Amino acid sequence: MSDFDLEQFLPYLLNQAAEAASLEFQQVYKDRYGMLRNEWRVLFHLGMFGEMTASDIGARAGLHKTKISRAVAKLEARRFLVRDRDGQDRRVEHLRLTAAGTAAYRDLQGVARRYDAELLSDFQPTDVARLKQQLGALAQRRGHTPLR
Amino acid sequence: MSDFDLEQFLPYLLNQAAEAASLEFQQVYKDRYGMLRNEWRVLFHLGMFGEMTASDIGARAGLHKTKISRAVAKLEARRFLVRDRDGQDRRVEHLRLTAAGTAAYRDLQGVARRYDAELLSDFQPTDVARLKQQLGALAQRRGHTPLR
DNA sequence: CTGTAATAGTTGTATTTGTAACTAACAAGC
DNA sequence: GCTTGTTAGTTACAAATACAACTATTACAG
Repeated sequence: MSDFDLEQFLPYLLNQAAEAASLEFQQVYKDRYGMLRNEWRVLFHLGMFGEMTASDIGARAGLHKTKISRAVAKLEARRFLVRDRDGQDRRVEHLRLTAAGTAAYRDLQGVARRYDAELLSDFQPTDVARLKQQLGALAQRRGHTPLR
Repeated sequence: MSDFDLEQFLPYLLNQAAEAASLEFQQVYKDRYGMLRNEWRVLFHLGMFGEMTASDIGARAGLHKTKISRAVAKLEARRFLVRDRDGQDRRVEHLRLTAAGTAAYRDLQGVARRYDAELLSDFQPTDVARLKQQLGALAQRRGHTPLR
């Protein structure tokens, strides 16, 4: 019929791998904290970098502002973060984790560490480094030649 | 604050890479045929393997039957595929592409080939092979040790 | 100042998706 | 034959997402 191999097509392969690799971790943040993907991402950004604005997070995570807005609202409702209106520019709000938010972050961060190690336990350390470096390069990429 | 690096966390990294790598191809099947992700996936399965049932596709693609059902309905409405009720087991339907469906498949398959080559144009062939092999292994994986 | 544009963040609405419940057809035990 | 269970596929409804329009505030040109 055709000698094209879908499973060797990078976007497909990456999606399958990403989905499989996310599954167990998703189970944890969902079951344990009722969080959604964008919520743990925001939590992690604040946990890692401390105080940030919604725009900062959006720029760094490549997330649209509406996603951030909703994730922040949820995390605020769960008392995992608080907002501080900026004194100079009153459009801006500085976000930071509460004690409860920090505790959740630390918990999930530990899970993430262990999970990452387990996911890669069958790979050589040198392969892990190369793999992550290559994925980083792909993630970086912004559209080059338009497709015909 | 914390020395955890989110961007080195494999599920996150894979998601970022998968999203970036899917973007341009998505643009094409969306703009050109108004398709959704599951629709091109079903189209490609039928294009590659010829006649298949919805269950066959679901098993091979790791897609839930409701996703297949809806994708098939859309493709049928666009006259890209037809259904044949099985003579032995009347629950089963055999799906195959129409001429229009085959044409769309061939078009997109060519785009996919070129896109894949372009995505990986900065990598050494040996690195490409290893990367795809590693991603395949990750995609394969089914949950091991439960996370604590 | 004042009007125009830009930016931070929110909200509304239409699509999409996920999950469970459903229908129809087959299979197997009794 | 009947009851019980299983499988193929669909449908209904709740939840999540994308995208555009919105408010509030600041910036800046004249």
